[in-house]
Amino acid sequence: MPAPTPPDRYTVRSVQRALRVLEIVSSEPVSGMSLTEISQALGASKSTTLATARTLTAHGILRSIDPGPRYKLGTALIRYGDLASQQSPIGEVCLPILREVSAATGMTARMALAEQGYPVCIERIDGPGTIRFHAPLGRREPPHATAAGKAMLAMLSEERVSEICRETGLRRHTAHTITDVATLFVELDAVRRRGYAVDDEEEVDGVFCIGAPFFDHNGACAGAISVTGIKHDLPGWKLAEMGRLIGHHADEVSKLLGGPGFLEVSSRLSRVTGAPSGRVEAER
Amino acid sequence: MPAPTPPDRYTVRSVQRALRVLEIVSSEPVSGMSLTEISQALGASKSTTLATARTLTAHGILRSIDPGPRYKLGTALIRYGDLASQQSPIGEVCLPILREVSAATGMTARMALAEQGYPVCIERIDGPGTIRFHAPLGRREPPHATAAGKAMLAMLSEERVSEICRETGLRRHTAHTITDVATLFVELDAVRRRGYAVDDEEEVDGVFCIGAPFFDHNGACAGAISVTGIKHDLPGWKLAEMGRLIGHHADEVSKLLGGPGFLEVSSRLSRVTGAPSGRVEAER
DNA sequence: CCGAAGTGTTCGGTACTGCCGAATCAGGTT
DNA sequence: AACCTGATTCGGCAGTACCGAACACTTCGG
Repeated sequence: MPAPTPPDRYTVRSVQRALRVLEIVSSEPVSGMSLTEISQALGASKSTTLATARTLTAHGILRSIDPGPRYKLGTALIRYGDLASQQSPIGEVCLPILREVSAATGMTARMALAEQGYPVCIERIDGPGTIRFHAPLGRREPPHATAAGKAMLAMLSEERVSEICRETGLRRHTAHTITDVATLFVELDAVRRRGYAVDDEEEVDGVFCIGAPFFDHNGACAGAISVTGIKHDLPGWKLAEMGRLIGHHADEVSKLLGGPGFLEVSSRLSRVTGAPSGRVEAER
Repeated sequence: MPAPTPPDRYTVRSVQRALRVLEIVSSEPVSGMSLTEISQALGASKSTTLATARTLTAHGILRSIDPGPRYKLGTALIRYGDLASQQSPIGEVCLPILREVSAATGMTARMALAEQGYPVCIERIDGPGTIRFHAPLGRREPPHATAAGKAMLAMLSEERVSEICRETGLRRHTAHTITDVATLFVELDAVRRRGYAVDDEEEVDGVFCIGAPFFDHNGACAGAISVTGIKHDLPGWKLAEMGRLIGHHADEVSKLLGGPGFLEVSSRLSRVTGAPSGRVEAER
């Protein structure tokens, strides 16, 4: 009994499989994976897996380490990753500003793009501090539990935010995560008033972020920049002071993209929602 | 008349095609490519190309920008690239050292892995200078025309070097490129004596590099670190002084990898080749 | 020292997938 | 409005890319 409805007409199964292989291999951080391990995780025969792996290897997407070939991610991915961040001219534009932010705050500075409402970090400048946390690039981060995410959500319509909340389910990450829509809306309102968002141990315990959105030439929120640090050794900065700094630099990014500053966007927003906008302009 | 010999039994054609799509899209730096453009470059029908592109897009490898969908590299590639450089723990280990080198010299510091004799840069720390050149990651660079390449070649057997030369054909990049095997061997000998390699406008006009090899726990040359700068505004450094600095830091990398220092390797080499080793130890 | 069990690799045959081409649809331009 | 460019849809055949089973090879354990 052949399936009467092809799963998806516009999809290439072998390519999908290849991409799943990539996913599988990337999940094994350091030691690489053997062919059988991959084929088991993939649920396909070894011969199929071998052909796929060979093809990927020939293009440098994987590399096989003898003996007893173990597969790891190949250097071509590094190249493509590098090219991908260049294809967003935003990344290029942001780097000097991130460097400035990192130098001024001594923290790790990051830039995230808005990808269907989710923040995806595409650039990062580590601070001089010795402590490093795993801040991977290219990962969709939880919108409700990160500074960049909340900065971006605050610029979206109430309906869109609700939609995103339904998708993610407002998953709890730490004791401080906002897991309830009403509270989130209050928080987003505060973000709009202040011009920057704060993540106070809401995604990772002991870690603290401040983020502010930037805007492209259409006036849409294109992403956010943020700084990340260990809460414990947060230096003598005042929160508001640092928030203003990040906001200022986010506006610089907007300007480079030909977009409006936060002030402009926010006054437009508050005119629509009818909220008083006085505080906004006073703050930033 | 179907080809009696299948092109390659152990290869998946649709995956190959997909990877060629990736290659094609990555070649268009900024504006993205339309479906027809891709399908023309690919030499396949639009329907086929569409299915492939859709599959890649669904996994975040490409992203399609409306209107009139134009395809660009997706953020998943950034993630994989990041993971790939972490899967080489060498990259992780090197970063602080690269930072140090960059800070000490004011130039762009880079780290290349040895991939079948070719240098592939996987990490880079830009110097504070304003001038930036395109130093892409993950690309196989010409071994005979770069400092990192020559540093690595100098650690290989004469036969292996000849082999690589045959492969590349010692292509000329600038007026200063070494295009003849005999000259290259003399140069490599000098590299072995000095402990560092110099690329004096041999790959790109006006650009200047110094590189030194590092070694893994098997004592094999695993790669090289190098600094790159504009020849014109090369500061008041003495060449030998900077060479020693790079060499010193390369040795630090070796140590972190559990490998021998340059001195150790080079004395072993010269014992084999019978060349006098006195100079080597005096230099570094 | 020799088996046994685990690898990775090769190869036939066949079901089905993924290819092409032509037709349709959408949007912008003259 | 008619045109044109480009994206999308769909039918149908061909070939390919699956699977399974047999074959090498290494690594243990007895």
